[in-house]
Amino acid sequence: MATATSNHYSVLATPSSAPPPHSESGSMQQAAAYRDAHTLLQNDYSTLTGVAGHPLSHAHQWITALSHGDTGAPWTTSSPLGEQDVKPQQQQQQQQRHPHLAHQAHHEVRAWRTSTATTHIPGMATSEGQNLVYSQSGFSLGHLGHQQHGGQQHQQDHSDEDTPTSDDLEQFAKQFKQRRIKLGFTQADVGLALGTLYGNVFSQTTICRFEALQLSFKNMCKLKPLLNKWLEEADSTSGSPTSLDKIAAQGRKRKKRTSIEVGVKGALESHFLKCPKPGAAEINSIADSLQLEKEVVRVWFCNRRQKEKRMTPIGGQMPGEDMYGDTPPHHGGQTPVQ
DNA sequence: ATGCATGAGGA
DNA sequence: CCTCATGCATA
Repeated sequence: MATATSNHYSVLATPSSAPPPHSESGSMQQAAAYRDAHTLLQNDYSTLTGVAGHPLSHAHQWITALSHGDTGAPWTTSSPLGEQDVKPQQQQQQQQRHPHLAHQAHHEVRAWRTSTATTHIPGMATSEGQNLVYSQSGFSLGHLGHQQHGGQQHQQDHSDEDTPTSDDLEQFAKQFKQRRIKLGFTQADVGLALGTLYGNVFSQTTICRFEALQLSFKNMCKLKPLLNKWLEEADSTSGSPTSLDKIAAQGRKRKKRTSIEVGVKGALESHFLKCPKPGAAEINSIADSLQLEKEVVRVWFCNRRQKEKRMTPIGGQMPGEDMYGDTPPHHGGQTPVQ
C-alpha cells in the first residue's frame, strides 16, 4: 500500500470483520480463578475461551462493541455524541510537576536502573558507559518527596509515603507480579479492582507496564501505593465479596491503528537517531518521503521519545546475556516473561 | 506484551 | 507543539 495510505479512517464495518475472537494471547496469564461470582453482563467470551477448558475465563478486555450505524464515522469531525468519560476522576489526579521540580524540565533522567538489581556485571560498558553510581545522583529524588520539615529524612521505609528508589520499585514490581499470579488474578483484574476500590480504574496495559517497569519513574511512584494497597486487600480478603462495578466503556471513535511496516520503522529509527525532535518541517519531509501522514509521524516520534524515558531501557538489557564466551552463570535478568 | 493513539496541561 | 499518563487494538 505504498500510495494507498487510506486517508480516511473509515471505520467502516469491514465486510469480513466478524467478531475477532483473537485467541487469548496471554492465555497463561488469563487463566484466573475468580472467586467471585461476577455477572457476565458483558459479551460472553466464555463461549470462545471456554472451549479451552477454562470455565472462568473472563473477558480481559471489556470490549466496546459500539453499534455504529454510520459508516463514515469520522472520528474527528462529526462527533455528535459528546464524549463522556467513564473515569470517576477523583481529585487526586494531580500529578503534574510540583513547584519544586519546576526546573527539572530539561535535565530529564534517563537511566534509572543502572544497577541490575542484585548481581550486576561491574564496569560493564553497556551502551552509555557513564551511568552507574553517577547517574544515581542524577535525579535527586529529594524534591519528589520533598520533606518540608527540613530535618527529617527517613526514606527507604516501605509501604508508605516516601519516595522509593528505582531499585525499590523494581523489587516491588517483581513481588507484586508474583503475588498477583499466585492469587490468581490477571492484570486486568487488578486494574478493575483498583477502580472499584479507590475509584481509579486502570487497564491491563498499565498494570502490565508497571510490572515490567515500563513506566516513567514518577508514574511508577504514583501507582505503587495503589497497587500495594490492592495487594494487602487481595490477600487478606480471600473470600469476601468484591463489589463489582461494570463501567462499560462508551463509544469512542478512535482512529484505526496504523501499522507501520518494518522497513519504514527502520527509516524512522534512523531519523530519530539523527534528530529526536524534528520540527514541523522535518516531520512533513519525513512523512512525505515515507508516505505517511504527518500526524502519524509526529506521534511516532512522541512515542519514541517516551520510550526513551522509561525505566527499562529499550533496545538492550538481557538479550541472551552473553555475547562473548565469558558469561557469569547468573543473571539478575528481567522478568521471565510470565 | 506492545504499537499507535488520545488528551490534559504547560509553555 | 511538546511532554506525560494511559489505554484500545493487536501481534
